[in-house]
Amino acid sequence: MIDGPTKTLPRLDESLLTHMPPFSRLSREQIRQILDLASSRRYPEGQAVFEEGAEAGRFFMLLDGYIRVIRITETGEQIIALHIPPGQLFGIAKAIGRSSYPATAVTASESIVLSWPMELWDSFLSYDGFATETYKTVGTRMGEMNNRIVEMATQQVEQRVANALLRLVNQTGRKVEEGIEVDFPITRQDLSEMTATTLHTVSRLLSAWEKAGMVKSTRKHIIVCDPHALVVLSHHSSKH
Amino acid sequence: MIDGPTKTLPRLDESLLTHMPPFSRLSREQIRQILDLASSRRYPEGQAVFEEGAEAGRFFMLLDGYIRVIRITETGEQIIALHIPPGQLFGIAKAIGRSSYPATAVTASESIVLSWPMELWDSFLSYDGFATETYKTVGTRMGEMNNRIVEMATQQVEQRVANALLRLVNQTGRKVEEGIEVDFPITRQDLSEMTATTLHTVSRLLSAWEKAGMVKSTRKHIIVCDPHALVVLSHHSSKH
DNA sequence: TGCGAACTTTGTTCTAGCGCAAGGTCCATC
DNA sequence: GATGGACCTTGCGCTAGAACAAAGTTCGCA
Repeated sequence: MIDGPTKTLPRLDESLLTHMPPFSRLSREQIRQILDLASSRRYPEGQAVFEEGAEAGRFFMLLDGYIRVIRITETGEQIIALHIPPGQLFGIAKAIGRSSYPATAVTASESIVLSWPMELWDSFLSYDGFATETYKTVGTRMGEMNNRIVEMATQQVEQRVANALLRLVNQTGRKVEEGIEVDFPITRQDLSEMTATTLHTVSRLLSAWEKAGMVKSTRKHIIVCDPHALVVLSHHSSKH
Repeated sequence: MIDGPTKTLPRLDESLLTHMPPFSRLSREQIRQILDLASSRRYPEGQAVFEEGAEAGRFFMLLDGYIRVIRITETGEQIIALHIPPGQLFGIAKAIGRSSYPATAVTASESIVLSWPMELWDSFLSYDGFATETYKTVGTRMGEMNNRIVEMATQQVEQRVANALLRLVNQTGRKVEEGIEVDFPITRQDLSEMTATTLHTVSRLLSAWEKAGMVKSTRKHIIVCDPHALVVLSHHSSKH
């Protein structure tokens, strides 16, 4: 094996973690300890970090890049549950009393990931602020899922896609000349898997929005030029 | 105020809690302590226990009855997120790092509820097994929400309603002569709010299933006679 | 025992958006 | 610099299921 699954890169600097919420209250020494236990690894775009149902042997922190959390049905359909931005823990099955991963994690762009053996989880819980921040993350994700359910139950496709896009630029947007760009490659198909529709419908919507000057898109890149217009759209009557 | 919100009934017996998972590893004395701090209250059917967004002042355990967790959109549509069976904690905002309730809890049938001030939450966490069981509950609910998203994204209305009904009888079913009955009053409207459809469509489906001998239903009561047939239906090709 | 509210059924119409089809464009690789 | 694969666009017809409409049923309560 040329490039093992948990190859440790040399010299992880403490500053990597000092500003990450779960670790922000720890001393330099504590962070040093934690880093010494960590494996770090770079994943190219589109790689699975772990698979749904697999035994949850490690837990992870995303240092750089984006993680896409997906689920696949028996019939092979994919649905995108969540995108995780840098600085967040993921694969924390233990935090919700599970011994296997509840979904698959794939890199949405090239990513750098730290990981630790799950056996260390309980010891991490005793670090000041770690548990609190972790459960806050869990709560936030639960809230997002909840909102998504409400959206899917009450909104039209156009509103859902608008909302999904707004959420993407809010959470992962990067400011560019013409507006705010989604910070990782994203296809029409991806957007459709986030909103329970087809890539065709997403394509039509983006075309229409582009004509209206609200967005600008090229292959795998989407820039939102007029977020406010999208917000208006997304609030535009749930079901007529 | 004749009947305060947290009236303490006399003589709560320890046996009430000894078999509830979050407390099952505790001694009789510990349970006695916990009960002495609890308020107990009976709610008639259809009463709100707490409202979405309200400050999370207390946390709850359902002793008897059923709780329906609902969310309401700006446009007034209701969607039912979850049903909680007896023996479970609910309103545990603190467990997911929140200071307000993320949804409204309403009794689906007459219910008996214990509650404690949220200030006691941290002290409860130190009871053996309490944290573990709590986070298992959180994990289970997250899993359910996740499945629901996948379902809504990939399945037809008929499959979704079949699944919802199966889940109800699995989780809350009561054996009766003709099959298994949902253990609390439930209307077509309720089922439609669980499956993101209309009461009309649910009514048509139930009528069809009744003709096929798979269910039997009267006003506010549904009996599943042939669960297996429903399972078959629910797996019947996601999207043609 | 009669009224009204809550719940249910069933028919008909209408449309959002999916399925299908075909062609266009961009990009990596040899 | 050409070939193939991945991604995107657009048109058209069709259907699942929502919306609308109207009546029937059950039940609590005065």
